[in-house]
Amino acid sequence: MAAPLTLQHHIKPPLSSENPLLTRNPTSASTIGMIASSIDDLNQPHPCIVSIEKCSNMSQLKQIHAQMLRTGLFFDPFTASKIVAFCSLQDSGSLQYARLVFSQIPNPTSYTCNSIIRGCTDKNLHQEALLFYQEMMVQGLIPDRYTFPSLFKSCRNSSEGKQIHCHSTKLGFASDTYAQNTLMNMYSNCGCLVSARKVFDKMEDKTVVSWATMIGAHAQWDQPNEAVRLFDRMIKSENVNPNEVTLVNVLTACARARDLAMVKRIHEYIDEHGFGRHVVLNTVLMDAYCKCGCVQLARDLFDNAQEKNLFSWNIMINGHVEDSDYEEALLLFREMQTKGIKGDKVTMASLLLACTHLVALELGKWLHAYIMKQRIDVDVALGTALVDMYAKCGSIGTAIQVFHEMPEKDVMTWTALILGLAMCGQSENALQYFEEMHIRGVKPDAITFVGVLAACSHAGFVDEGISHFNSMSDTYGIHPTIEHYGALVDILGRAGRIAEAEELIQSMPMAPDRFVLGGLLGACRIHGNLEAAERAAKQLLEIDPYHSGTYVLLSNIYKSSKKWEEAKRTRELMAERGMKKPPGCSQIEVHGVVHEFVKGDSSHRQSSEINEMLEDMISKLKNAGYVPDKSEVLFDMAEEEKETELSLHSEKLAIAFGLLSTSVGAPIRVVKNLRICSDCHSATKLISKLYNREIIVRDRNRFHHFKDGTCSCRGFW
DNA sequence: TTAGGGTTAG
Repeated sequence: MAAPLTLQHHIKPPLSSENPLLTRNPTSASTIGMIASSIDDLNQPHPCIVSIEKCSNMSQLKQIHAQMLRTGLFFDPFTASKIVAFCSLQDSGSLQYARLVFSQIPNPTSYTCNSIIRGCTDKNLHQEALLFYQEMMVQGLIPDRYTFPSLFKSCRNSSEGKQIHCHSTKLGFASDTYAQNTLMNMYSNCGCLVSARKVFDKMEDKTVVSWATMIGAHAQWDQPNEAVRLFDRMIKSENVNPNEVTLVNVLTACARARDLAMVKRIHEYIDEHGFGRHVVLNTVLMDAYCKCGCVQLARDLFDNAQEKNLFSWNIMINGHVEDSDYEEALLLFREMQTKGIKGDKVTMASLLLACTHLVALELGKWLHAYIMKQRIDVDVALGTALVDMYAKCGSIGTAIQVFHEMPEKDVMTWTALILGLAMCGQSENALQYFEEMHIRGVKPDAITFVGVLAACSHAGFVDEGISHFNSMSDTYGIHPTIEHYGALVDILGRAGRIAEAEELIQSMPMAPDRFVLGGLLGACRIHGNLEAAERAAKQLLEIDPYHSGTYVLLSNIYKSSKKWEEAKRTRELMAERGMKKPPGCSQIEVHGVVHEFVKGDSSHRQSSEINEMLEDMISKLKNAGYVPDKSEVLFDMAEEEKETELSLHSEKLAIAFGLLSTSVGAPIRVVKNLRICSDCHSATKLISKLYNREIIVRDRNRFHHFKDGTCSCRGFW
């Protein structure tokens, strides 16, 4: 057996020069004779070729290569090409070795070149694939129709793509079906849907792959209806039978168009034509049902599926999260765990989103630990989900820490942090990160500005708010949406510039919604502007006569202005229309269990202890000079009754429970479904000081971080 | 005096 190849055999010859192996070891007549006789005699693949096909690693291949060099068989282009093909295309191969061997082949064929190009493409070495093609051209090697599919796959932009497209046309290979299929795909991936469609329309021999590719391209570029039209044309006019990929692509289009009827039609087709066991198809069908809002239909498919993989679990978990059924999503993950199936970064991102919505910080922390323990790859999306979860669960310090640990951040990561900081009352910090984002060259989007404007609103930064709002369209070309207008109305209104806020609403390019007008009404309450309040409320009641918040707010405004009759009438109108103020409800998570309290709740099994703590709280508060703020209590109550009513608010019950069931010094975290009332707000400030506890209350709008007698909201909420 | 290699999907 010959020794393995040494380095001197690997010296790459200069381009277009004579092959050094050939000049140093001219092929002898006897070697040629031996090759000829071996092929003629056996009339079957040479043993060396058979051996190459059986190779399982590079060490074995190198031995065969050496043998071939000794016998001279290497100088037969066909046999040598097999060595290159193995090194280029097999997982255990080596592209580098393939390139070295290639440089020593006296007369490489297009087959050999194609193997190397495909090897580069398969390994995502796209630039190398194109450079190798260039090298081929320089050396005068002629491509063939097999060359272009891999080359088109390696084109990363339309400029490269057009050049290769031109080449293929000049060389006469652009009409090959395989080349055209990859060409369409290339144009679509480079964002040139029109070019892709031109190729498709001109194709003479459209195969099922051509149709699938074009349908997929329309689905990808948000033309789902065209994708579905093409599918119908394919089966009805052209009599082409779809395969699994066609069905996957058309389902993707249906899901994007939220076309439930079409999804059901495809589902029937799948069942009728026996595609039902195809795993990819089933997962896409589940996804399509979820996107059309039929989570139960997806779940039926999931539960009855004979084969499930991680995609199936992820789609179903995400489906439940999108359906706001967070508990069911978490239950599915538990089921995964009992079955010993590990989640991946996609599973984790969905579950973290569920935690964010549930404000379940403890569970979120557990998932973070799970991600670290299982060494799950934290990519930008998962990192952003972690930042978002920590920020929206009130753990802004950890959110900042995770943010800084992320090696790569995108606009969504920055936005999650800015929104989180704004929610937590760290407005200056939020605006600093926005500045930093600009310095780093990350372009903000519409959602980033929701965070920026929220930060300005919560801190009372009026001029900055107006300036940022104007910069949206002036500097970034982003058209403000109703959400941005709402934020600016809020900023102006809180600053007492009610007339300007009203003018802004008048000048908006869209009709105001209940959030915009609600913001105005809230501002009117703060500044006691009764006239503007009545105008806003009138409009609000026209838009949404069944929103109880409007009546409550208006009635409170009347009360503050001592207009008792009007206040009473507003409440009566609310009752006449069959509406009640939704009950306030507060949650607190202690040792992984969520405890829920409504106003005056005595259903908790530790109710008597909670009441004792509540009495202790109230007496300590009174000793410290606390006077209950009765402005937001029903007006037809006796004064003592009002005090009792206030002391039984759900957030006070939850705080009392938190004080007695968590260890000394531990922060208390409460989530409330409504806006925190002004009495609870001032009481909690004092409680944080009297009991030396950080208390974090997340209400409907934002976080209130109470510490040492103050709140992070600084009165803006 | 040829052979063999290339396309679409969650």
